[in-house]
Amino acid sequence: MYALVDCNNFYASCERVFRPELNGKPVVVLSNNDGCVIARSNEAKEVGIPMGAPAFQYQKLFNQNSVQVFSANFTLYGDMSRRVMSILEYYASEMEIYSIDEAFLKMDGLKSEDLLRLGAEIRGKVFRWTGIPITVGFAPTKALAKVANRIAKKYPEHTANVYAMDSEEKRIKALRWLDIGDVWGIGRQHAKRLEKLGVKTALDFTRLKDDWVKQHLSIVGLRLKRDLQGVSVLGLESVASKKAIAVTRSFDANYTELEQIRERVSTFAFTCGEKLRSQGSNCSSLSVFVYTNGHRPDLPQYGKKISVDLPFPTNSGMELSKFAVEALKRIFRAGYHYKKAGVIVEKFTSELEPQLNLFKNRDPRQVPLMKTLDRLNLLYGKKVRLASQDPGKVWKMKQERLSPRYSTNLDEVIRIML
DNA sequence: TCTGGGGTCCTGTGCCGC
DNA sequence: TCTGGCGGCACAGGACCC
Repeated sequence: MYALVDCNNFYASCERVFRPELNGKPVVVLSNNDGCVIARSNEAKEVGIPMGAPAFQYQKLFNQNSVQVFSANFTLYGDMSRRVMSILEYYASEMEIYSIDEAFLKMDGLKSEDLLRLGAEIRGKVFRWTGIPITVGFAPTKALAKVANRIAKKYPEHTANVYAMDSEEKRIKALRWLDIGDVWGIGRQHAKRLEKLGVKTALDFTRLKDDWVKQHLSIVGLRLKRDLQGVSVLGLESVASKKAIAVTRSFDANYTELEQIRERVSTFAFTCGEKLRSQGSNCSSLSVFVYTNGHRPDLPQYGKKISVDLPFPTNSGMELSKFAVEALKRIFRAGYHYKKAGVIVEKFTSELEPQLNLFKNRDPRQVPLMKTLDRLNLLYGKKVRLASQDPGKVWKMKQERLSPRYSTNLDEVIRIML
């Protein structure tokens, strides 16, 4: 039996833990750059704010309904997530942290009648210890646990946010109830195609022929079908180390000059280096991409990604920056309005592994240099940068309504007046 | 004017060598 | 010697997730 535990409206709930006066009021959290809505309290959903709503288009609705708006505070959410997960760990023989607000728990040897009691106990403990409300769905497979969780969340008055799909009858009933577009793993494109063929519900999907599913939705779709039929094929994923690290951003304006983008890309590569060093890896492949603004059909569109194999594994920000800028120059085309760029590093090896390339070694002085730089930046806050990062320019993310880092920064810890 | 970021996995395509 | 077929590989792109 699997349980899917999911935090309700996670980012909005995190903000509320430290601002209890906001309980019962509409709260939204915005993406980086205060761009669009990425989390909503139930009250915010009720007044008609959709997921992904661009903030500037919904300003009026925010004002009319006194919606509390927050900039994303990922430091806070990450810390709250760790607290929730450490409680869940206690209840499972195995656990997969699926995302910042979700975990699959493997639970064996439990009787049907114990599930609801256990779910309520987990829910109670997480809420008492962290202030975060959660929903628990039990089912024989991961895909079905997703469905069970959805039912628990949709009908809280009947389920008290805990639901167990513990019979074939319940499975059929649930899949008949679930729209095809709401199935985990079926996105917008696949839903559209399936609906055209008369596949309206998850149950319809499980009755398609294997061959057809494999051909049109690949092996991924076929595995999903099995899992929904109650045959567990999606096991818990081990905590595999990352396969890629990406630093990508939209720009504050449309950039047309190579020089402007070069500065950004250099900074992204430098940040990739920091992330690599913090996990003790080198990378031996690097990609750079640029895109124009897809929301401006009136402007000519262009987008390109390029991958390069590095002559030696490295995690030096200086070296990565140099390679990234070289790659950028190969894909940059004049005459376009660029809106977004990113750097992705892949093919990791451990820092401790010796180099095998006899001819093209990195400059050995890079290692102590980067160590020193990391120490300085840790002590004095990101002050040391490359010359190519243009020290004159202070590029700042728009974060107009950022909450304090209540739980991770001593200066911002919550004050209690007695 | 202002529309996120960071991941994973799979497939189609073109090239190479057998 | 030429050609077709095929597997393996790298790469770009596209789908999905939260």
